[in-house]
Amino acid sequence: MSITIKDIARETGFSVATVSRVLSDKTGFFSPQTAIIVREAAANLGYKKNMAATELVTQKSNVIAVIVNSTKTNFSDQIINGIQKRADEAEKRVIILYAGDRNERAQKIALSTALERPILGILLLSVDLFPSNLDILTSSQIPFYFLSISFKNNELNYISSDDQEIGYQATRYLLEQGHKNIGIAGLDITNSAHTGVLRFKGYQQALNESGITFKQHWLQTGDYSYESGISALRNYCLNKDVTAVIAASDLVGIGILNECSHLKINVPAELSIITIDGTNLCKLVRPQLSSVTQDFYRMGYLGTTYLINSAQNNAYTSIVINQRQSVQKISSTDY
Amino acid sequence: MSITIKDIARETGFSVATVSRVLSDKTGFFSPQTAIIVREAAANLGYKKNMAATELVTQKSNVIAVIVNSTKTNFSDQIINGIQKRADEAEKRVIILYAGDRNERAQKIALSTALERPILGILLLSVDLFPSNLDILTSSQIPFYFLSISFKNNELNYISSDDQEIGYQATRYLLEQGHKNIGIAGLDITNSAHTGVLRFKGYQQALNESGITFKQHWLQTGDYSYESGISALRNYCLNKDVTAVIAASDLVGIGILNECSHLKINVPAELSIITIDGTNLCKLVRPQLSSVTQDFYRMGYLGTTYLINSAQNNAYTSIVINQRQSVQKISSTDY
DNA sequence: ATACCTAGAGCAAACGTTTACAATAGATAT
DNA sequence: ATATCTATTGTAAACGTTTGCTCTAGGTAT
Repeated sequence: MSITIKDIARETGFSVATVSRVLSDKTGFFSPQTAIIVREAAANLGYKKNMAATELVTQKSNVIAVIVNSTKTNFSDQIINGIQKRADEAEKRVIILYAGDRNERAQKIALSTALERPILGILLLSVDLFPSNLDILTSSQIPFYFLSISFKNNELNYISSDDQEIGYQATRYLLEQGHKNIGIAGLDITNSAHTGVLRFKGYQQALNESGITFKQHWLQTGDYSYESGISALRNYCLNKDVTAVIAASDLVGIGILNECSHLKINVPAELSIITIDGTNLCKLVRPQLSSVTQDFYRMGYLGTTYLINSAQNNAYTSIVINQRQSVQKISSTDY
Repeated sequence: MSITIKDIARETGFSVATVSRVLSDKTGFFSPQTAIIVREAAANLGYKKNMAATELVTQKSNVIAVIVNSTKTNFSDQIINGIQKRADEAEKRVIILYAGDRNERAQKIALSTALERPILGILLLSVDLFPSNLDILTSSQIPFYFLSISFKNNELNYISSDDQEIGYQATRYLLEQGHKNIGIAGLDITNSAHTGVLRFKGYQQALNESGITFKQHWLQTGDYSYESGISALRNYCLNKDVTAVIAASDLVGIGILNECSHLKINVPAELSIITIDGTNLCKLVRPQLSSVTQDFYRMGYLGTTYLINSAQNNAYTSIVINQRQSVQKISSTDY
């Protein structure tokens, strides 16, 4: 049984009300000396506030629940740092819940864990909620925002990159380097969150603008994984026409890169690679991967800001192209 | 204002006590029909239990708080998976709290966030607590275990690898491959948790057993980071005698590897590398890094088991050597 | 002297649950 | 018919806070 406000009241001779007011800094409701006495007693007794009780009576909370996929998305750290920073500035606390790997049950557990206690709101980190779980969430009245995922309709709040713009910019960049046969690999174009279809759309748009006709095998779908990269590269080898490829994630990029090394294909001399995400992984491999880099930190920061201010808007965070070592210019005469 | 047990009581005509009993499955205290009626009403109204209230009265909780460093330790995912698995089996919930990057204040905030509500216990993931914060924790009466960190004395509970054994095994392995001049890089030998000094001790032990005299420059201290690896390699180049090096972490190993590539040193032909940890990163780079691999998943699983059963013991998890591509045998004639 | 204000403090209700205890009704045993 | 048991339900206290309201004593304005 731990120390409560009552113990302090008994110890100091004041009422619980007074003690409570001192300890929660309701300035103007107690004299300075009282405050000193109470605070000292609290410190001596090793008092620790019971938030469950506080939240029960105030009906509000200062904790933000962040739900993440356990699938190593390797950029979630950056988002979480942004969240943490903003939360800290606003004196909010954050707890993180794992929602498993696209697992309906695990998602539900994470959701319940969050929903079953008073919380400020929920941030979903690139978790693609099952419909049943989305229902639970929407009917809960708790504000929530999706991060790093966007939606077709604007019923759901999200903060992410503009995925179509990502596809477009990546393609433009490669075109500017003289590439004409450009692959796009590792992305999912059936996903309900439609990240993949948007990126593909941007890619096609850029191709069209340059008068290039898309060839079906240039698109190698996948699930943003390392393995997707490997199998994509193998398929490209069948036609041997692409000179550059857009990887749907850093892991896909590394998969492609490593399979190239395996097959003795020189990057970037024989194949240029640009990846989407731009996490630290790009700088860990050799050659370093050029990337269209997303501002994950800002996604977290902004999402948290919106949540705190209960702003009901969506937003895109900026993207930028980082030139490293995996893309090479080719002159048209090379063809 | 959300739906409470009272609303269900009013709706169904039963007392709150009965409703509570049905909803928390106190079998034997209600009739089957009552149960049906109550459950249906709960579902219809969209009832969601308020855990803050429950925890307040029962004085216990089914949530485990996990405190992690925000410093990308890239193996914490594995530990968390182990925790999550075990917690799930025992119907416990887990929340994760970020403790910043060796930041006293951030640690304290994370700790308070955990301590200020009813929780089952705390798991600390390779977080080296500041003394002041350790005080807070110990005086809280809440059970806690350190994961992936060990201590000299056995006052504190921990589950980790046997770091001395890691150092010993890594060195033995290299010796068996014919190496005699073996460096050890990127580890911290001042750290209070003394992971580094133990690994170094194991290393020296193996050296001694083989009758090799340790040279001071073979030890390149650091902070387990990528940068530590880079600067270690540069220092080794000053003497040009080491033929193999033990990297204190996968990131250190990659730092060494990349600096080798920068300086045109061939791995493993000219320099062998074995890293400690053995996370996925080892398989992402070329050549793939051989490693002494820790069983992080099991650390999490076991730690959680101990916490749940309030077993007051320490434990070491097993290690294993994974041969990949970064270590080469050298014949003694090479010298 | 009277009326009014203010600072500081206490009283008690409320938040949403759980649970010991009491109550009731029917069933069983004698 | 009486005593005893059992299954089901209700009553009310308790958990640790916060906060509207009340109270008192001293101060200020008239």
